[in-house]
Amino acid sequence: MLKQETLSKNQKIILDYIEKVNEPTKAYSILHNVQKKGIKAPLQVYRALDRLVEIGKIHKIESRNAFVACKNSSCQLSKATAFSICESCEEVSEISDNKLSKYLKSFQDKAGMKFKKYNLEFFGLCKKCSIK
Amino acid sequence: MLKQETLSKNQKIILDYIEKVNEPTKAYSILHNVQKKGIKAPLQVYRALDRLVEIGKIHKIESRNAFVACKNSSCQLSKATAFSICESCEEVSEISDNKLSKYLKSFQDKAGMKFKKYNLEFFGLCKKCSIK
DNA sequence: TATTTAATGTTATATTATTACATAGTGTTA
DNA sequence: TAACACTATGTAATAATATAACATTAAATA
Repeated sequence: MLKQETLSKNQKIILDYIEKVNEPTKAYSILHNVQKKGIKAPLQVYRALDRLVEIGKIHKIESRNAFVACKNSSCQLSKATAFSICESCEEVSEISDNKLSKYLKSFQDKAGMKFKKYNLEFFGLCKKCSIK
Repeated sequence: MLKQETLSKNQKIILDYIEKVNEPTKAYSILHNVQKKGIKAPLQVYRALDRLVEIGKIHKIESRNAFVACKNSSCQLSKATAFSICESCEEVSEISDNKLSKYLKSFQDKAGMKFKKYNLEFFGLCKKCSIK
């Protein structure tokens, strides 16, 4: 059994919650909401989050210290992530654009660094918020 | 006098320090190191950092909660930033690649969102660390 | 079975960042 | 100059985010 395919009890609880809320969620908000399921301490949340990020089930939105479920089958291992973030309503969407990911995966640094991973965050106003 | 061109006392102290160390530096490390210059509280540091980021003198490396001086004349307003980060030695370099920034600046989201800004962080091993 | 690896539970604490409120300087304009 | 707005400052307290350290349990593997 591959470790990527089996989630532990806490990992399941936390992934379920993140998938349910369906928007970027913060660690302590997760903690607060899963306490009824027996999760009592921040570390229990952070450990599960680390693991879930590692196996690509969720992503961390670095600029917001928040976590979202992955909806993109092409980033199974969380190696190539891109998001659009509305600076007004804070709506976040995962971008899945083959051309973009192909371009970035093959990007060559001038210093000859070998990349394993990238994270891209776009900021602006979503459609709704630009009308206002 | 444009506000971008005049730095206040605290802003100068903090920018000087960040430029001097020449690598990503954390807020509380800055605080510690500028205390002899009369800066006593976290907030004095964070306020200066916010302003310096806003005017593009420094950038925040989101995945590391650290700040670096901008070395790239083309991102004056901090709207388009890209970094390479070595996961072993934590060396960070700002990437300035016209093709890349052109490509990303003109990237069109499928949801029709209008982007004002982006931040891209590549992760991998730098040359030195890949040899080890 | 013995051993290793992954996960858990718990307490305490470290690190990062902001709120709230009072004060001072600087430029504008009436 | 006086009144005003705006930016920056100083200070204390606290909120929010994240990890260290240690003991224990469960699962996978040799």
